[in-house]
Amino acid sequence: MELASKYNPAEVEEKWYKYWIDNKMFSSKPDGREAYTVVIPPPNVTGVLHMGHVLNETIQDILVRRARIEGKNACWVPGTDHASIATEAKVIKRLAEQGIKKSDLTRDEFLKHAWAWTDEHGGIILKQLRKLGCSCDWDRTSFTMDDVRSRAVIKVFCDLYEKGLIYRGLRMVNWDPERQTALSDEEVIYHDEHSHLFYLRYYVDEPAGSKDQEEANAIVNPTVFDPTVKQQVIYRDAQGRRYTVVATTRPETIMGDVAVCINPKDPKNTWLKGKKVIVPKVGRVIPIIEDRYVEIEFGTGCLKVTPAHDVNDYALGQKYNLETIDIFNPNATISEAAGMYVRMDRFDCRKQIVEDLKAENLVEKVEDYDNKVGYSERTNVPIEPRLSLQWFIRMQHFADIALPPVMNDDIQFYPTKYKNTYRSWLENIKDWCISRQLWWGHRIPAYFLPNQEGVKDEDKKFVVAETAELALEKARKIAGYENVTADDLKQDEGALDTWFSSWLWPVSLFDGIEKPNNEEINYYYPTADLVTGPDIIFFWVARMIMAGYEYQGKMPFKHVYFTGIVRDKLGRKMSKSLGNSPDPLDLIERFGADGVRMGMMLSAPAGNDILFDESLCEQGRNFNNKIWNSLRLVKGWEVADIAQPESSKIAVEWFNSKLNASIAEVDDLFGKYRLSEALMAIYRLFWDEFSAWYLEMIKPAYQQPIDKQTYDATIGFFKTLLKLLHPFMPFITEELYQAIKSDADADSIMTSGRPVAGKIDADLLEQFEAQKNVIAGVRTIRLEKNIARKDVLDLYVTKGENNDKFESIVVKMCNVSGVKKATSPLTGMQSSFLVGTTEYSVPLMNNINVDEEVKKIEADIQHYAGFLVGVMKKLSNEKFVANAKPEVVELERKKKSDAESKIQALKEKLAQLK
RNA sequence: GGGCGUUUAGCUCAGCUGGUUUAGAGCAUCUGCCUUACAAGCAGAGGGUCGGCGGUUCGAAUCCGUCAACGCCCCCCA
Repeated sequence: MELASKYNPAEVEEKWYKYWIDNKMFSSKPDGREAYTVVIPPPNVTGVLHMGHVLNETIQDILVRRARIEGKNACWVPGTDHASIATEAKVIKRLAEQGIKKSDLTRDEFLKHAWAWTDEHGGIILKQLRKLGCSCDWDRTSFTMDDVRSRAVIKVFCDLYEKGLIYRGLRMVNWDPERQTALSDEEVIYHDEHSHLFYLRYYVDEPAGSKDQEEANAIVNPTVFDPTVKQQVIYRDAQGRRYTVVATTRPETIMGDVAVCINPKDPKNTWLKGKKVIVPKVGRVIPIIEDRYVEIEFGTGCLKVTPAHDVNDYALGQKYNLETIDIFNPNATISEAAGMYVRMDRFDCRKQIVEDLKAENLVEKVEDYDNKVGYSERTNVPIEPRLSLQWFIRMQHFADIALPPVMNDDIQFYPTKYKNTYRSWLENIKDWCISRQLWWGHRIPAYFLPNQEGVKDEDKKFVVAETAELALEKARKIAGYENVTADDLKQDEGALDTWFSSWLWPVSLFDGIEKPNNEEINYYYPTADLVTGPDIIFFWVARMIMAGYEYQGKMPFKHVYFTGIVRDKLGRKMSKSLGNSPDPLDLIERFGADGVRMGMMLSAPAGNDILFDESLCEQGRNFNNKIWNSLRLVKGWEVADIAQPESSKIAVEWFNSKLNASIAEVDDLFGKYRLSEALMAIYRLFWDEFSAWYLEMIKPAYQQPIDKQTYDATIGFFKTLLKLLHPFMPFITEELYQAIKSDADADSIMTSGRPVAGKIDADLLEQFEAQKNVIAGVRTIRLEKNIARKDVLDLYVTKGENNDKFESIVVKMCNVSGVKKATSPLTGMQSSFLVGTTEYSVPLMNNINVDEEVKKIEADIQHYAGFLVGVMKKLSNEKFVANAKPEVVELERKKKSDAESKIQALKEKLAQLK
């Protein structure tokens, strides 16, 4: 059998993926076996594969394949998310390129375009997952907006409405002026921003030259504005008019000012109590109100109150019954209500208004100021707090059912630190704004009754029902509406937040909402593991737990594995604009899917950011090549009916133990979700123990056959190694498994059974490690003395005891004539080394450099002497001897005697050399 | 402003219910090898005193305190 010396992944990967698909090896149906379920975090339907996906999906595939190989009924359900706002934005962009505006289209027309886009680009990412080797049950591919998922969403909306957990209300929400929709709190990202604090002059509404009592004890007419002054401060202009100063970051909102608020305990501003002031430029006369909310120390202690455009101001407005003047249009240009600057963009307006106020001498001062500004997660546009009529979910109920299972570890988080994050969010839960002013998504199933002209929007009557027909039935039961027709009912224009469908995912994928207790939901739910990023712990993880308990009464998953964020090797987030994100498909082409998977996993501890470097994929590729060549070696042997050499017998015995120990270790690591450590353990096992040690030990001499016993054992080991590795590297392991499997084995490695740890002979393993050092010692001498490998050396035990069991192996591995016990001191030149307390010596023909030898031995003596000092310090400490555990003291005594005998041996050697 | 996490060889990390021969791994580095599976390789070697300081203890990378740097998450100071 002629095999190339380099492994070629491309054809192998295509071949076996096709084989798996053709044989339906990823598909799952409920049966008598234990179910192992994973639902994919659905990527955006129009997204393409990036490194974050590679990390995520590789981890899932590893877990799924491991479960499958051990005989569980593994079911990994793939699917995509309609990603309401993101997809709508993409569709709008494409329409714009064609010269079409969204506003020119009807809802239905727009949705046609959106579906066309979805059909065109949808599912590309799922195709790419196949390249990665993902073993999803593709027949189950779902979409958050397909029929089953859509009906589930609507049903849940109606259900929660009936339960009183969904309400409609006028609230201050986060408004995205770009997309012109409300967002949830979670969709707002705060950025530090260098901006300015503008100190604006608000004149007191009083006759010019007024002079009041309070001026007696005040600083009057300060020339320099100084917020650190603690006394009462009264400002006067050249004409003697009094004014106060208000600090704001948003001067463009002054048209919406309806009051100025001071803290009643602020000594600086007591004189303002009960007065009215004039909004600069606008000229509106507004009251001074008092509330302890205002920070005395901030700015001048005067806060302008704009209830329509700030959450806190809104609260003040409610409390003091102030008017609300909305000066913005939905796209954040200035509205008619402002009375000036109409239709100007909010930021242009800010500049302009500052100019204009300066011209009127109404700007006292401009300070640099760093503050946080909320941006829309999707459109990256500054959010505008906006008073708006939206749909909300009462979240306290859900927080109450979702917090305990995580805190008491019914649901386990890896790493556990995210329990804190989870708890603090749930303990400070706020209602969830679920309505969006978008078309791409699930339309809100609320139907407004006719003839409500003149009724305030928030008071309009509606019915909530799963279909228009049911809505009509409901409407007709309302007094006065007995005769309404379907056409009379107007469905709410809004759509639901994408996450309102994703939170049902683990349930809706098995149709558990529409058909509770169906066979599938009962079998596959709860799912086993959820693999996702910590950035969506609130968006998704927490809410799935809520929905899971609400609709199934059970957790949606037992374990949550939080991955890190994939960064480049400099620690920067991967992004398109930085151009530091490699194309996964390109990597797969160059290193093979197995190589990329390994590269990704080599540094992917749960919860820590991972610094990705292409060289890791190279390491993965190299490992593939190593495995490949190991097979080349083994397959190249001719098997003959000859006796098993002693060295092979011991090698088999040893590797068997080693393998079992590794299996146990890997099992343990998987149990802790420490996947990269598990992979590293297997990597070392294969490369160092199996290839470098075991195969070298059993390797027959050139062109000699191998005995059957050893060969069979080796093939057995090989299979076990491949099975251990299969979850990480599915393709190459299948390829090689197919090359060595026997008729009795399973058709595919995928179902070949997970290796189970057998007996581990710890003594044997330990003894062998010592022998490795003996072999390394001889090899070092060869290297240092420049002795060719084919020259046979003599090896003597010159002090202490050697374990003769391994002699045949030592002979083979470092080409010595034997391991002989020296009966009398060796004469002539020799080089020695210590393994434990045993001294080995190799007589040398050539002259050796005595000075060098002496130096080396002296350095060794120094090392052991230093060590001995440390040990002696402990042993001579009475408190140590008295307090430490006896076995610890005993150990120190052993260290002492060992060190002493080593030093003794070295000294003798030194004397001999001299 | 609050909370959480990290800080161990050049790099990425493990070790942290305190004591197992003066700290381990992979990669990288250095030295020698084209040895008939693999130069995408083989053999060997060097390299940290565990962020700083203080404490508890017979004994600390491992526990406590404190400082520093970095990172993340929440916050209504305009």
